[in-house]
Amino acid sequence: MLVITVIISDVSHYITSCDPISVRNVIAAIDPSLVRLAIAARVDDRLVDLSYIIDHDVKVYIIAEKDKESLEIIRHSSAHLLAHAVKQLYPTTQLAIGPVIDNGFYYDFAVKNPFMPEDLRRIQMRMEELASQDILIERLVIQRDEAVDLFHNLGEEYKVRIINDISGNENISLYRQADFIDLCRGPHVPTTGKLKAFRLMKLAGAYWRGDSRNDMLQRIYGTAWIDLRSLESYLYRLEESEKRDHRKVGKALDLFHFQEEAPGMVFWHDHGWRVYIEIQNYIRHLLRENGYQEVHTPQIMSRSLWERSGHWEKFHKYMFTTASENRDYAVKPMNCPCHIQVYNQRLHSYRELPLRLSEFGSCHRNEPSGTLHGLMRVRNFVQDDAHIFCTEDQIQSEVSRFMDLLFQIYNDFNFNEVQLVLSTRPEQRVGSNAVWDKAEKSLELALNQRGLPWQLKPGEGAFYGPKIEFVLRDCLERLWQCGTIQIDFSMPSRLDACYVAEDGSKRIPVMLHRAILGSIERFIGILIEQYAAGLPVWLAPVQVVVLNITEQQAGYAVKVEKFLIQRGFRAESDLRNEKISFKIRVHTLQRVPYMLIIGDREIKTETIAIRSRAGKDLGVMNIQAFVQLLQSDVARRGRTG
RNA sequence: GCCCAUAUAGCUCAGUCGGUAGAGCACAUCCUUGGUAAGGAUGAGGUCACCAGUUCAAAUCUGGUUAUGGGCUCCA
Repeated sequence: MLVITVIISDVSHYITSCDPISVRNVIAAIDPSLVRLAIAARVDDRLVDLSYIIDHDVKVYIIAEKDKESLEIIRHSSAHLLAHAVKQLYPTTQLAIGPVIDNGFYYDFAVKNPFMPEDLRRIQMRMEELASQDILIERLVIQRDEAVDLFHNLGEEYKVRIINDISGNENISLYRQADFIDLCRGPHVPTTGKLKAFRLMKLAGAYWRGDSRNDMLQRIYGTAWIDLRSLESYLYRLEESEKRDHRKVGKALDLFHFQEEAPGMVFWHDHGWRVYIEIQNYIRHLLRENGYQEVHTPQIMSRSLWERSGHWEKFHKYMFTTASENRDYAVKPMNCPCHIQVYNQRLHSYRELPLRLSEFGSCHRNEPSGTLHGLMRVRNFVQDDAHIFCTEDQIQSEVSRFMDLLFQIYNDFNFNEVQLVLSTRPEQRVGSNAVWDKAEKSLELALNQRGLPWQLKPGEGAFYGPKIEFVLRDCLERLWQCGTIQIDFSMPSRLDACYVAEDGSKRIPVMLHRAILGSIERFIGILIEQYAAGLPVWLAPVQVVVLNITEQQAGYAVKVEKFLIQRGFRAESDLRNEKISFKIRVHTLQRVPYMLIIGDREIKTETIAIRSRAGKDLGVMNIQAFVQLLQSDVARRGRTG
């Protein structure tokens, strides 16, 4: 006699059965009308299909459509439905893989003729047809050799390769819906009718197993949801985030542009450059306060230096080069070799360490054309870059100091969610194990001192040393790796950096590469999207615009504008012969934080009327009071509350 | 770099079957002096990304190049 505890929506039911019994029948025994709401079940911490046969006493959690776990199953089944439709429409297609991803799924196909956008519409329609047929989805378990034969006979060579890669001798599970069979661990929805809200989104090329040496497959991305409402709201969210795309905003707010003659390199316009300068100066002052020396080094250096540093061998494909008087040069892709040149200009005592050199150096990397993406991935960028020369014993305290500064800065930008990742020694590396032990330990201690959770990525460190990466989460839940601190055991010795130790011996310093914002270009891109173009007052390209109602007030408006500029604010006036509502609209769309409206009333009382870009009337005040308001905004930076 | 798509006025976009281009906004001039998200009139503005080819004729069809977009790979 089996005793089964069935949990449906947190309510327990008890079922007994003499024989093994399927999950579906267990539910039917409680209430037959519940069967059609069920998607799958969890038995012994394993997700299973409704057809799963229970043969011992267990607790069964039923997963209904409304449960969180159902979404992943629906997406996975949608991927199968996609493959089913593709096989029907294009029978010679070979299937590769079709996993679930954030918000949806994809499936990779090997096809002779790549899919066209019209194909996507056909496939979507066929999927809808197959869904409406409410086809039963069955799980089959067969032996490994049988499975290999089956897929071989079906011409599915990628599936054969996948089976051969599944370790162990376990049997192989397959799923069948009508004439379509796919290799899959499952579980799946019981019938295709459960798939009610999916949309094919885009086509892409993708390499088999993600390796660029392998075949290029055709990938179809789709999104799938529990119901049409969730699908619609997802599509709406996508539209909304497209609106804050920094490339669109950059054009609309006249911040920067790109053009064909300089791919991946930014032309900053006045308003964009104001933001850039503001951020740079903010960082510059903080670095100085924190014991960094700012330097500035050449843009171009002889190839021989890059050969000595090791960059030439590893990265010359991605370096811009030039020549003069029979010498080859390279445009710098990073600042560190230059900083070692500055360091090496004299002999250093251990007493001077740690020595911190910072630079807003313009770096060029000839990134592959396909990787360029607005401000987010460029060929010419400036980092808030610095290198710390120190002893091994100083690593931990330097990393801690760095993190203090980093969190202060992130908070000023209102990025309060930061993920920390420690990447440790890769297989190919320089330096002794003892040195790596010590370095990794220092980073770990510094992380633990913070008391924040962090993630370990073994083997992901650079060849020259371990590193910590700081990943920001923006308001659209996207992750951006910005900050980093990397320990380098290699370059100081390659480029002959040394210091005199307490005992008079010459030693090689450790170098820490570190950045907090990363590329300033990219960081501005992130900020634009985070704030949906409405940058906080301290960063806004125009903080205040003064608007006159009629030309009678033009003189007073200009006086107010000048007054604000003299006090260091970015103010403009708009004296155009337009109605006040027109000007308000224009500057609201330009996301100017404050609009000062000047009419005869204001002149008479020597005040200004203030409206925010959010459309709020902030009332009438005198200009000194407004200056105080601005000052407190600027001082608060991005911090809220 | 690889796969697919796209490229028309400063911007956003129409342009059917191949017959040398259109709208809205922006811009200029004039009228209007209006109190919190678009007042009106007139005007100027384009070698249809670039280079070839097919054709009596190409924005439109074909090939190539470049850039951009979505992915993949990469990211010192």
